[in-house]
Amino acid sequence: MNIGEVAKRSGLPSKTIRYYEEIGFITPRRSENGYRDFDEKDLHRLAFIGRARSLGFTIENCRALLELYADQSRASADVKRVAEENLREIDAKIADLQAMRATLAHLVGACAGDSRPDCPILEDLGRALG
Amino acid sequence: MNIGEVAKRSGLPSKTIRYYEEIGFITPRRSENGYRDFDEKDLHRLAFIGRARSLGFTIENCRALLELYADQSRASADVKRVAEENLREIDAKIADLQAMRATLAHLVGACAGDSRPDCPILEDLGRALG
DNA sequence: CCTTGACCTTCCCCTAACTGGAACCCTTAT
DNA sequence: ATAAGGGTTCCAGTTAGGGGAAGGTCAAGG
Repeated sequence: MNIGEVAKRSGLPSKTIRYYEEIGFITPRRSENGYRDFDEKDLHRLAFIGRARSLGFTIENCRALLELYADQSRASADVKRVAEENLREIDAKIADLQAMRATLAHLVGACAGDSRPDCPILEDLGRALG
Repeated sequence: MNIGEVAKRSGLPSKTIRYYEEIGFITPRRSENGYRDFDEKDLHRLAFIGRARSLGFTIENCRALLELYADQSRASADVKRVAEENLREIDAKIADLQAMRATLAHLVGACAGDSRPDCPILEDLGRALG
């Protein structure tokens, strides 16, 4: 399989697939002409990574998850630990964003948004010094 | 004022202040000895930027907001537009994270987290190929 | 006078996870 | 012969700074 087909089937851009090879996630064979020649296992691995990335796992998380995936004698607790850590980080990001959102929404709501210069948003920013 | 004091009073790391000078947000005078010599206006500007950054505005947003701040004849609508755009982006990020969170929390909840290898999380990732 | 420690300076590399683009090769069809 | 549409490598850029080296400056203490 050439990279284009793998891209199509995995949903990952070719660029990303090359990058994943560079960082050691896959090691596709090469054809005579130098083209990468992927097999179904490569494709499967890439899809796994793509799915994990879409759930917020970092590249290093993915590396750990792939290892656990390959290890038939893994403990599900090890997988769960990685996932729970990711969950905590996602929650932290959501909390940060929601705090931002609340303040910002408040300011936006207070701004007339007309042609006059008076603006509670700028006033807030300008009053930033404790 | 030396950079250390500005850092303390603005709450921004010295590194960040130097970076903000580099990208043109401030242009502090220099003392005889080559040290940056900040005045109250610099400090105020830095605090403004710090506050804006903490509300999720990008560096380029900050640049625009500073310009509007300085423009006595601005329309508050222009400020509001920038803020609303930022709000939309924050909302989009929150939505993305919440979708991730929902799926991930579901998987985490389904995983026994014990010493056995069976794991719904890995099963999900392994079934990623559409 | 010398040293010590806390400042300050510039400079360059590093981060995450790719993305874009240039320059070039391979294959197939017209 | 050439044009389109693959593929290849390599280099640079993205965000918003952070880390750390090598070195200049300043005030206090011995």
